[in-house]
Amino acid sequence: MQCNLAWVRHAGNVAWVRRAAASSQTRSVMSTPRPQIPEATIARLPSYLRALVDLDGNGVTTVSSTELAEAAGVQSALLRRDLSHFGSYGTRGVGYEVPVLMREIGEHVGTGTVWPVLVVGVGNMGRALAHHGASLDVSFQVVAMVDSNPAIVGTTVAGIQVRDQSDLEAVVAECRPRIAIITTPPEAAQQVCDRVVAAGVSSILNFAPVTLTIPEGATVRTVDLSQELQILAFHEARREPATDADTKELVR
Amino acid sequence: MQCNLAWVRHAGNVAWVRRAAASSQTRSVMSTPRPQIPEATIARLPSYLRALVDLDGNGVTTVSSTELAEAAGVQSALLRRDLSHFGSYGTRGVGYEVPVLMREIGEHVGTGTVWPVLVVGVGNMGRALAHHGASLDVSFQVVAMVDSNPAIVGTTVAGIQVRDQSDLEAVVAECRPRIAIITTPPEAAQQVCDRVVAAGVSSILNFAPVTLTIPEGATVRTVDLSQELQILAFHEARREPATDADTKELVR
DNA sequence: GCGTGTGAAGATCTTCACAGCA
DNA sequence: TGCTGTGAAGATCTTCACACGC
Repeated sequence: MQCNLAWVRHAGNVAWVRRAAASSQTRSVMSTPRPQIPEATIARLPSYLRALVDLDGNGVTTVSSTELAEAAGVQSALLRRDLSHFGSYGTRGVGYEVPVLMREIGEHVGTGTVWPVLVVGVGNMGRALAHHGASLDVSFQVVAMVDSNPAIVGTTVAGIQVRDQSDLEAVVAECRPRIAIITTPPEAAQQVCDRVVAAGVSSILNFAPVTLTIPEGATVRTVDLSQELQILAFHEARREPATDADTKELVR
Repeated sequence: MQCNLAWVRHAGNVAWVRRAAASSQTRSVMSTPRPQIPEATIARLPSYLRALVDLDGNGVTTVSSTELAEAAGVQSALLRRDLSHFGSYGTRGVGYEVPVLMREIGEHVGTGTVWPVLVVGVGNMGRALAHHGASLDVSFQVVAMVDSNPAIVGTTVAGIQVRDQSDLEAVVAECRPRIAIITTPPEAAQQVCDRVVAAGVSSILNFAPVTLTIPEGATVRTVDLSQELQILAFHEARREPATDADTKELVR
């Protein structure tokens, strides 16, 4: 019942810059005609925002594309191209006003909104994420947690009482999370994902080591420790392949 | 001193398929002339491997590109293109032999090797990763952990005694990790990264919310919860922007 | 002058479609 | 016949380089 969030209506003003963008969409279900932002650009916005927040915290009020790009670890031309998708926020010969750009990007990635988040699966990772989410970022608030283990259901983690996974639909209906984080074992992940999406959550952050299938219209991002390590190992093996072809055995 | 790994030399045989691949490398420091594998392909290998392991576990011995691609969530043509970078492992008219392909990809991403991993920063996330790494994946073994907090140094996490961060270089020299996972607060991450790289670790998995700068030749991959959530929020806001322009206030 | 915003070129990545082989 | 492996085409993403406007 208690979902840790009260809603206070505000005068929200997201200014969408219209722009020509026709993409070869096969299926057109009459969606809102907004500027088509490249996925690659979207993925970099958080880095830009972070760099801007840092600059702002240091009292910097103006920044050039070169400086900001360096802070975000990209080329300046790429930064300018990315920003251009949203409109013109810079001044030629000068640069960007930090607070202006910060607010602009912030609106796009949801700063100024507190996004209610559901955590499914309260293992080590789920717990860590709950604490992390509860402390570090004001834009995202864990409002509910569920687990299938009776020993965990009912306990309080990061100030939230863990509910039973069989009540998943009820919890979603009550707390109306916009984002779900899945940290279940891999076997359960797809089923949980299906249920969560069916219940109306269309954004999923998946920490389970499986490839999730979702219906058209929903978004999944998967973060997979093993896969990240394997990608690093691939590069590492190419740097020093000889020693790595060895096999090592554990002591304990 | 004790680093939880003993080394047993084996007859390692990584079969590198030579292939013509000239890329516009500006700097050529006489590196080994190996086939240039696209980064996008590398990032998908772990998914393919996982799907293959699943199939193998289910007793499946042969798989077509269509089936394997579906399991990995990609188009079949893309899978075939990806695999073609490493050579021909399929049989026309039949498909791929699961064990053969599994072993092949496995060798590239380091299966068959136990990669020693160092964890820097033993907070909630570091602990969760240590347990995760210690349990789920046999290819990666946390061999050492360090932290700067005196209250944490000396404690045992996932069977490993946490060492002092000031001994970082000594720990690296003793345990020779090939990969370092950074889970420090953001302020400390860059400095830790520099020290770890200077000590000879060239692969970094960064969980700290900062853009790390590393020297040429090293690899960093950053996993950032807040950024992932912001990317989801971006998409979510475009699905239902009206309600999201509101601001919510926390109850507790 | 200086730095943004952007056409045009280039690089990379994905898909198409089919030749080639079991 | 059926499925792989791959040229060629297409889509997407990045960089170049410079016109434009403060």
